Amino acid sequence: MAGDTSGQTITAVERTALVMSAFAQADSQHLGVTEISNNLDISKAVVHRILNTLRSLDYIAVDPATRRYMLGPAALELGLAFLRHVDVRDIAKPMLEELSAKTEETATLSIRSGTHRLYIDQVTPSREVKMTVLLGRSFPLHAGGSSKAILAHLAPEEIEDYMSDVVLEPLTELTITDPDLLMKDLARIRRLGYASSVNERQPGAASVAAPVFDHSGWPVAAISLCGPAERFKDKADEAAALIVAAGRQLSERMGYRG
Amino acid sequence: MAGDTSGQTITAVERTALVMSAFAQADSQHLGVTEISNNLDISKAVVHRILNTLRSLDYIAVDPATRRYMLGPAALELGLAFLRHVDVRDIAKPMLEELSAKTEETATLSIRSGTHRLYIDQVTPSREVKMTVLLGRSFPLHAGGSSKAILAHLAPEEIEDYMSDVVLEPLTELTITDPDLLMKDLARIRRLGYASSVNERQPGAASVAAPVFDHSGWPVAAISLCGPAERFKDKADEAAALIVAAGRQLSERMGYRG
DNA sequence: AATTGACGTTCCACTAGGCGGAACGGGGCG
DNA sequence: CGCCCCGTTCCGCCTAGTGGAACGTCAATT
Repeated sequence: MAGDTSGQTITAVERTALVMSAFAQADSQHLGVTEISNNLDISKAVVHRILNTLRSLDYIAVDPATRRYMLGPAALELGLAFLRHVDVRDIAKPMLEELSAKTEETATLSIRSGTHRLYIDQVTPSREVKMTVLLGRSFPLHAGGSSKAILAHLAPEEIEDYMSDVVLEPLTELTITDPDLLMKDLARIRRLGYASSVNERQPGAASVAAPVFDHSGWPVAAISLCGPAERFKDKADEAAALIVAAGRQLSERMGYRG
Repeated sequence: MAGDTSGQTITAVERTALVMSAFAQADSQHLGVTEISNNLDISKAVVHRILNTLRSLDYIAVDPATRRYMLGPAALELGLAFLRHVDVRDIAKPMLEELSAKTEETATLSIRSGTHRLYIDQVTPSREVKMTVLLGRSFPLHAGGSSKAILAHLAPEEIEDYMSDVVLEPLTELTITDPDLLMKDLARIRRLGYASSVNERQPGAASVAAPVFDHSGWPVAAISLCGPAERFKDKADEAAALIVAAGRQLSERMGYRG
């Protein structure tokens, strides 16, 4: 579904984008030339030239001692510029705070990015045991409450494309990897208006999530409540009601006319 | 600092980076092909191909109605990944080593934690007489070079709050405990760009320290050089110059745009 | 309605520039 | 001391990017 091949493209640019995404998705901050070269199947010479070019413009920084590469300040600038222009986050902030205060659990906001979705904000409660998500970390659209809430409301063709193009890789033992089961779950999510997940994305974590629609009716984001699985299950119903209301309100504020 | 032309580069990649930076620095979120083409002096055809390629990987999004381009979610992913990966300690390590090697004294790194600051790393020289700080030990923000470097660059209200809420307890005979004197010292620190301390926190010890700012401009850490007071005073000037440069470089690497 | 202009997009022949296999240099480990 | 692996550069082949020009579309203007 992502990566439309319409129109003219430049392979060097595509490779550049892939290299940068490798950094965005890597767990460690450092990546080496050979490592990237192997993962993306691009020759070492090219990877090096790309990194060297990006370095000269501060998108990539290099540790002179280890000769390994990492993201540079310009990458941050790009992200902050995006945030400056996106208003879901501003609108959602007070709602996240209210949700978190009412339930004493963590409230999160994610946006879709192609076949993935990433956390862009969270509000955590003041308690010792609580969930904290990694902002900026991206997850596939089939794993976790927020992911499924978005996936369930895509166009039917898009869902089919996703099912056929993407391998439903398990993130935990309980991630749904069977397409039929996932389809049934998505139908249930559409019927109920929210998605729930227990241990699907993260062991020990449970969540409920509602989709957020933009003015043209597409699910561009998801808002969720999550917490440690054992104590969350007792208030899942209350949380579900809250999250559905929040999702609706947020969609309206984004210009959605349901 | 920027735009080193050393090594091999790829013009297409360089142009890509320039196009993305154009979005990062633009006031409005939308940019058109011609607009970018003119500003960067790149042919329209090329700009279009670059945008089209980036779009296929979600770095750029296009508004189908107006046919204008804007940053996509992948750009955010990049920025948040930077923040996720940015670890003062990792980045500072080689700098601490260089500082210590050049001066043959101890280089330290502290981070702020509320009304205190604590050592999180150090590199000591290979000499018999040297300073060693206790990692993890916390000290109030008014005592010692690193403390004062941070305190001096907090928001004015925060400084006032600190002065009124916290009793300026002496750690040594020379700890500054008079609010007025401390305020004067903080002003001097801001003017010079570094803080110095002799016997304020630890008898027999002297230090110079510079603040480290994060991407949003707050002093989150301090980097310092310290040693036995008698021999340190001779090289205080040299150390000060080094520490100011190091603090600046470290801040930059944390995403600070001074 | 017709016209103009500005815009995004595509075309096409040319050749500049990127490509990648191979070689080089150096740092770390056993 | 020798080995291995990594980042980096070299160089000749040839693909793939380039950009001027042409095209289609829309909105504003006449």
